[in-house]
Amino acid sequence: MDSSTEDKIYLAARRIFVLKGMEGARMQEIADEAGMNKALLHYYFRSKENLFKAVFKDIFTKFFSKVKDTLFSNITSKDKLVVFIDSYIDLISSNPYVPQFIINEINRDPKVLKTLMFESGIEPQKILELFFNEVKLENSSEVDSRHIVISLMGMLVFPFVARPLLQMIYFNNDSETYDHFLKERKEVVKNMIFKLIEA
Amino acid sequence: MDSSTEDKIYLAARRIFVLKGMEGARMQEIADEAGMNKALLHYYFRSKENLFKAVFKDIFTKFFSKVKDTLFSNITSKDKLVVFIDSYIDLISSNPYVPQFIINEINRDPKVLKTLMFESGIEPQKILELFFNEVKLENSSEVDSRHIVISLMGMLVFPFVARPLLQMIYFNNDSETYDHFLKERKEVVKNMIFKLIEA
DNA sequence: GTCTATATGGCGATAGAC
DNA sequence: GTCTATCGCCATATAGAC
Repeated sequence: MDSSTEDKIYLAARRIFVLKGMEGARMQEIADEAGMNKALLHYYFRSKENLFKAVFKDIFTKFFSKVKDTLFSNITSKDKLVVFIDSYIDLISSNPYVPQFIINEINRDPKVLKTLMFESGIEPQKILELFFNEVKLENSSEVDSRHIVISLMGMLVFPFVARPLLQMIYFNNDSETYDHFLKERKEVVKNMIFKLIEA
Repeated sequence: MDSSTEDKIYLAARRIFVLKGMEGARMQEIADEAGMNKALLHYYFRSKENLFKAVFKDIFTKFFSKVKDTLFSNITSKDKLVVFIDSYIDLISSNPYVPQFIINEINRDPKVLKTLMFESGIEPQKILELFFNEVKLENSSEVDSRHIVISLMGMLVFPFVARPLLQMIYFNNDSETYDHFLKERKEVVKNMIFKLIEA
């Protein structure tokens, strides 16, 4: 570990904020996680709010740029859908607390969404519109493609955000079985979506 | 308004807790909402934690007993599914912040789930198992019914919890259009689910 | 740059008058 | 039962030594 102090703080903040949110996180906790003194956090980032914004912006960007990469790749729309579902379940699996983190923060302070879209190069609007259009191309059913996109997102995200409840109810709180269930879900969701966009 | 002081406190707490969660809510805020002094909250409920537990337990129960009513009604499994989707979208529409509230709290402190199930008469385990069995009866596809149940829940909940993002991206932040979209979604989700459980 | 010590404010909770 | 005043704690933030 020869990363700079600022990087250490940032990475520690990332872990804690994602787990506990802006309100639940404590500066002392982040300092402990980074292995240094609390005062240094303010030296580098001035305030908790600043530190949080830096983290949120990056995470938000990462989760949308992933879609972007898929959408601009040179494959058929159907393949894009397949790649999207595969890579998104992988992404969420590696960052299981991120979806809930994002959902919480955009509801807690809807302004961050606007500022985020204006201040930075992130354009979730365009990205989701593009995605919407890709789905539309494949959608032979009579259903509005927005309903399909939103259903897909719900199907992807819900098993992660509601994990404590679902794991207890359907899997006797056995974590490994639930992980296995999530892995097999990749194929399941793909099949479901293709069924939905059939004529 | 001739309701008792205790009721006023409870109802105010309900509104504030659902909106801001256990950590985000302030006792002063609840007192203001109830139109009385902060000290009275402690007089009637002793601590913030107690007040919160009372609220959470009721809300959690309400959201599961709704399923229960449907499941024990004397109609076909297919009709139960229809009624479930209809009444659940209605329920969430009238309480749009509740799903996220529940999700947050069971993730923040998974213990509440266990204590809730032991201390009270609530048995989400049995309820969701029953629901699972009903879906199974209708499910002619080769897919594990648990995947269907979880997908259904995701499809129902996601448009509400991700509303700020989706409304901005797909509906130019127009609240009325989004409400209309949610209304038409009732039929859409029903059709989607029946498509998924086809052979 | 990094630490210790401390200032400042807010929140949950209680004491005590009425 | 209901209020005002206040305690005690903890979290963010800063001052200042090194």
